[in-house]
Amino acid sequence: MSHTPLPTLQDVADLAAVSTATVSRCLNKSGHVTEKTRLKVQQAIQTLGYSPNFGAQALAAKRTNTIGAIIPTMENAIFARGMQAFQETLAENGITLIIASCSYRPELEEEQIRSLVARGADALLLIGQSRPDATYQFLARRNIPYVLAWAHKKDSEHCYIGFDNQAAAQTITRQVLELGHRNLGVIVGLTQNNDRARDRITGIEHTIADHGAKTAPLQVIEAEYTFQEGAKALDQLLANPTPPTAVICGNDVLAVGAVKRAKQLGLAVPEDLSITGFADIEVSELIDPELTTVHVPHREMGIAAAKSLIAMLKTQTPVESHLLETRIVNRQSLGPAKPH
Amino acid sequence: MSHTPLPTLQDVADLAAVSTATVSRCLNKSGHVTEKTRLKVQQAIQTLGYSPNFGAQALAAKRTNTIGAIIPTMENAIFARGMQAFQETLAENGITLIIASCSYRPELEEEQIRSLVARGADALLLIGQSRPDATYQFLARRNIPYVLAWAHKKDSEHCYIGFDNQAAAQTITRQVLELGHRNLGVIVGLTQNNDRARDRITGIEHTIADHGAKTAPLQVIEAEYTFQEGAKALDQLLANPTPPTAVICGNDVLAVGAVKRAKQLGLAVPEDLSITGFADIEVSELIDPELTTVHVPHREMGIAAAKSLIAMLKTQTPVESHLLETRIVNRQSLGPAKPH
DNA sequence: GCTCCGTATGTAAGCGCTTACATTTTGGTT
DNA sequence: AACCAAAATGTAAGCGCTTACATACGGAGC
Repeated sequence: MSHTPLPTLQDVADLAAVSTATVSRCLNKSGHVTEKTRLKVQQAIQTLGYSPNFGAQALAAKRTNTIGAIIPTMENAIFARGMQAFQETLAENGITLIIASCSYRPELEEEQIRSLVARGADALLLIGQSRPDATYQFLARRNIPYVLAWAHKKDSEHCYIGFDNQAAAQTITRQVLELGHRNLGVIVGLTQNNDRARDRITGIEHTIADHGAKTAPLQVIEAEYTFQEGAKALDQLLANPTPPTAVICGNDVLAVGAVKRAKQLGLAVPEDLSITGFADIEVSELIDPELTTVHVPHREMGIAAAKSLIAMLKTQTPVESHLLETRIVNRQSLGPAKPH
Repeated sequence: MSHTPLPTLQDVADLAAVSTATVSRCLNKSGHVTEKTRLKVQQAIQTLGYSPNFGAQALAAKRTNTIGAIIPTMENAIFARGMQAFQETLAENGITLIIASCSYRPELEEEQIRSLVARGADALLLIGQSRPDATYQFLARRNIPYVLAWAHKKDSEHCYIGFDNQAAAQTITRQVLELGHRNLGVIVGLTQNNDRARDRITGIEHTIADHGAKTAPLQVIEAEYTFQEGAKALDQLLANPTPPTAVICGNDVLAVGAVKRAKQLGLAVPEDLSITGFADIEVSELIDPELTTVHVPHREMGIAAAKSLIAMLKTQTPVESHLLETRIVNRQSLGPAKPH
C-alpha cells in the first residue's frame, strides 16, 4: 500500500498549464471553456489518474450529489424492486444513493433522517407519511427536498410518489364481495407504525359498508411481515365459529403464508377458502395456487421518485405528487363463494 | 423554507465560550475534555440545533465514516438479508452505507467502485472475487480497505468474508449420491461473471468424479436468476432421453422454479424427481414440498463483513478472512432415487 | 489600426472542520 | 508558597475545491 499523495486539482492545473478554476469548470461542465483547453485538461486528468476529493467538493459546492433513502428493511421484497430502480435512475444521473433502514420504528427513522442529512444527503426518499411534525420541520429548516413513496394522498403539502392504498384495497374488496363472499377476514401487517396498512384496512371497511349486502362482521388480524405469521393469523381466523370464506391480506407475504397454511389444513384454495394478496411480488406467482393480488408498479415508482427528487434539486421548487395506478392481477387464489 | 444559515462549529464555540478545537474534541469523543466544559458544549449544541457539516468534516479529517457496497442487485433475496445485517452493524458504529448495484456486469462494477470511492467511501464490500487486477490495484493505490463477501478462498491475499461455495456444493452432492442418484442435472446461475456459481459447479463435478460409482454424464444448464428461468431449465433437463433423477440447483430461486415446474408436469417431488437448492432464503420453506437446501448464514456474514471493515479502518492493517459454515437443511425436496 | 465587447481564463477568498503545536490551568509535592 | 508535570484548552494552519470577480484575449466594425 503506497502512500503517494493523490493528485489534486492544483496538480491537474499545473500539468495542463491552466488555472484551477478552468479545471473545475471542465469537471463541472459549466461551459465557458474552449474545446482546446478542455482537451488539455482531460489529458492531464488522465495521466494523473485524478479524481476529485469528495469532501472538498461538498464543502465548496454545498451539495453532495447524494440522495438518501430510509426504508423499513431491505429484507422486505416489497421495497427491493422499487429501490433497485430508484438506485439505477439516480446512478444514471450521477447521484449516489445512501440507504438506511428503520425496522418500522419511528424513533429510529427520525434518527436515521438526521444521520443521513448529517452525512450530506441533498434529498430524501421516505416511505409513507406518518411521522412527527418535528421531522418535517427539521427537513424544512434544512431545506431538504423529500418525497413520500409507497403511498399517496390527495391535496397534501407533501410530494407523494405512490399509489392509493385505500382505493386499491377497495377495488379488491369489491371484487371479493361480487364473488358472493359475505364473511370476510383480513390479515394485515402491524398497523402501529404503518399508515399504508391502515389505509388498506380503511379501504376494506368502507367498501363493505358501502356495499349494502348483509355481511358478517369483519375480522381483522395484524401480523408481522413473515410467512409464518401469515399462517398463524389464518389459524386465528379459522378458529372463529363462523370462519370467513375469503381472506384479504395486506401484503403478499402474509397471503402466501396463509395459502400454505390453508393447504396444510386440507382446505382447497380457492374452492374452500379464497385468499388475496397485495403488492404482486415474485412469490405470488410461485405458489400453488398462484395468488390473486394487487399489482403495484414498483419499478415505475422507484424511477418516478428518483426523477422527482432530481427535479426538486435542480429547480429548488416542490414537485407535484405522482399517482401510480394499481391493478388487480387475477390468478387462482380468489374464487366464488361456495353456495350454501 | 427559511434560509437562516445553519450554525457552525464556530457558533457553538462562541456560545459555549470555548474554542472550536474544544467543541471538535467533544464531538469526536477524543477525550481531554472536562465533564464541565463537555456539558457546556452539549448545551450549546442543543440550543443551536447544531449538526456538523459533512463536507467540511470529510475534508479536514480525510475520512467520511462511510462504507460502500456494490452488489449485483438488491432484488436478489440472496443479498437482502446479509446487506440488512451489514447496514445495521455499520449504523451501530456510526457508519453510513452507500449502495450501488452492478447487474452482474463487471464493467459496471468497475465504474461503481470508482464512483463510490470518489464519493468518499472509506472502505468497500464487494461480492465474490473475479474482477480485473486493475481494480484491485486501484483500491491498493487509494489505500481503500475492502472485503470480498459471499465467497471464500484459502490463502488468498484478499480478505474473504463468506463460505466455501465449492465445499458446500460438494456436501450436498455427496448426499444426493448417497441417496442412490446416478443421473444428476444441475441448474445454476449464469457463470460468466459469477465466480460463486462456477465454484459450485466445480464442487459438484469433483464430488461426482471422486465418488467412484458409475454415473451418467452431468448435465449443466445455466439460467438467469428468476423462477421462470429455473422452470425453463428444468424443461431442458427433462427433454433429455435419459433425464436426471435429481437436480442440484445453484440457488433457491432456480430450485423453487424447478419444483413448481416439476409439479406442473405431474412429477412428484421428491418421489419422481429430487431437487435441491442453495442459500436457504425465505421461499424455500414456503413451497410444497419444502426445499432441501444449503443454509448460508446471511446475517452472520453481513455482520462479520461490517466488523472486519471497521477493524481494518481502525487499525489500518489487513484483517484475516472469515470462513462461515454452511449446513444442509433437510426438508422435503430431496429423497432416495427410485429403485429400477 | 483602434475601439469595443463578449468570451475565455486567472485570482483568490472562502467553505467548516480537524489537529499539531503552543499555552494555560490544575492540583499534588515539597 | 513555590514548583512542576499532566491535563485542559486555545491558536491557527491547512484540507481541496468552487465561484464571484478581475483580467486578458480576440475578432467585428469603423
